[in-house]
Amino acid sequence: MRLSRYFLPILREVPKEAEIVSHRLMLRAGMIRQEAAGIYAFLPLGLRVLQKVCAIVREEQDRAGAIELLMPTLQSAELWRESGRYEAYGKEMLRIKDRHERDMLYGPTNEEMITEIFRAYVRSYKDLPLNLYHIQWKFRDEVRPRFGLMRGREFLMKDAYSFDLDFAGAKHAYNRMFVAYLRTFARLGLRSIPMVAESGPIGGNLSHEFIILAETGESEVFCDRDYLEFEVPGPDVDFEHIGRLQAVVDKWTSLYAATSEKHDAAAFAKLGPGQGLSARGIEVGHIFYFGTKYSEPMKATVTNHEGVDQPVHMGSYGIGPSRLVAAIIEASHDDAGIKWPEAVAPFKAMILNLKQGGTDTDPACEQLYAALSGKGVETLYHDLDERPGSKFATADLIGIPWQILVGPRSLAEGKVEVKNRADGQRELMPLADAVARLTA
RNA sequence: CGGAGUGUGGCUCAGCCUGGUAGAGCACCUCGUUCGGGACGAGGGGGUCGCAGGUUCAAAUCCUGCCACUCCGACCA
Repeated sequence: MRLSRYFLPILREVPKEAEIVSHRLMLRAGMIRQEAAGIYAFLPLGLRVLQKVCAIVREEQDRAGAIELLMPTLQSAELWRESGRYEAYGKEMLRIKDRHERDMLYGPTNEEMITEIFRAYVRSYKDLPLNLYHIQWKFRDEVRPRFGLMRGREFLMKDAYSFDLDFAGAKHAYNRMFVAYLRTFARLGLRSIPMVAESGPIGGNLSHEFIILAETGESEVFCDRDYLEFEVPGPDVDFEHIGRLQAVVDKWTSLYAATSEKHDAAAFAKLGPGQGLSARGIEVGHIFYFGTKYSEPMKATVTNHEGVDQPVHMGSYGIGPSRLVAAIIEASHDDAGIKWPEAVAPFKAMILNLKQGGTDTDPACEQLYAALSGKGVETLYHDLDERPGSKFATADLIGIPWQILVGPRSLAEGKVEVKNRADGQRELMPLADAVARLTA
């Protein structure tokens, strides 16, 4: 992509409404635009990152055996009356009337709807286990939205729902998602720690929050320091093997880890000197087992081995991709701007033409751009007529992992400078080597 | 929902107390000189001062109401 033809509204000055670093950087980097309190438009650069996050979430859901579908954002109030949550959910739920005065709502979550879909088609225990998920916009009318995407009212959520015949099956379904979440966050460049959690209005009694540690995190968390060293399961993990999967979960739940709501100061103190880690965290995922809380009132049953109908055991599993975009920035930035992990970077490389209009730099940049694009490297070519300093500032701000500096000085020796945004390493090399480096 | 604030060109803000020709920096447009860490000169465009009433000869400024947004607290992917 040529910057001259892209839509990237960089802000040099910090918008006054932005309080936390991820919000500031996203506004400055032209990733998002606030349209109302807690409601944001994703601009092209922001959308690219969001889509990369979603792609990874999707891959890991699929790997763990979940199946994607897509449910609507608007729902009928009738469904929610069946579960009893239409009254129970409170003002956080945005209620709407259509032209026929029918009660509708903008979905804050989808337990009712997925249960309705399930019960419409599934009759037999032989169709289990089943895990269905979608990635869809949610609306929760927060009393006080803040921190940009971190606590918006409208947000993107991956929500998965598992259906099993009994608790044992549901526990395995829970473990699948547990491990999928560990892998998902690791691939996003984040170290997540599962913590015992309250299950809140979703209901249920087995629940973990996945927390990433960040200085600007909104909640206080406590855990054993050893969690920082735990090994995340590789891509070859066998999601079908009940015992091995349980072993992974057992290990990842063996040490102390709790948010402030569930914190046990006495147990934490027993960890020993230097072992307890007290920090701030961001909740990026939340998983629940809630049994028959919805299947019973909504009559989502299957026929079991004995020919008897019984309500299915369910769980739900949420990840907020839009919040993750902010969380990744919180975890990875410096004074100059964002430092994207390669897995979610909006572009992999950025070419900086240090002398726009130069008889040597222009052709060299074009050559690089063509070579990289031809090999499928997502490349942003800064071809605007700006001072080098301004281009450096932009490149650092938007955090593209690899910067290729093409200037007359080094080009005289047939070289360009390749700079890594994450560690600041720079290296002079011939053009061909730069292309090779980025396609390796 | 309680408390505290803010609304003036695209952005950051001054002007308001003490009413009297709407300002600055950045950004934008034109021309020129520049080009290895946010350039310089010259010229230029752009704002019914959040909205609606009121007071006044005269309102960005004073008064009333409303709206939007932000921050602190109670709640949350």
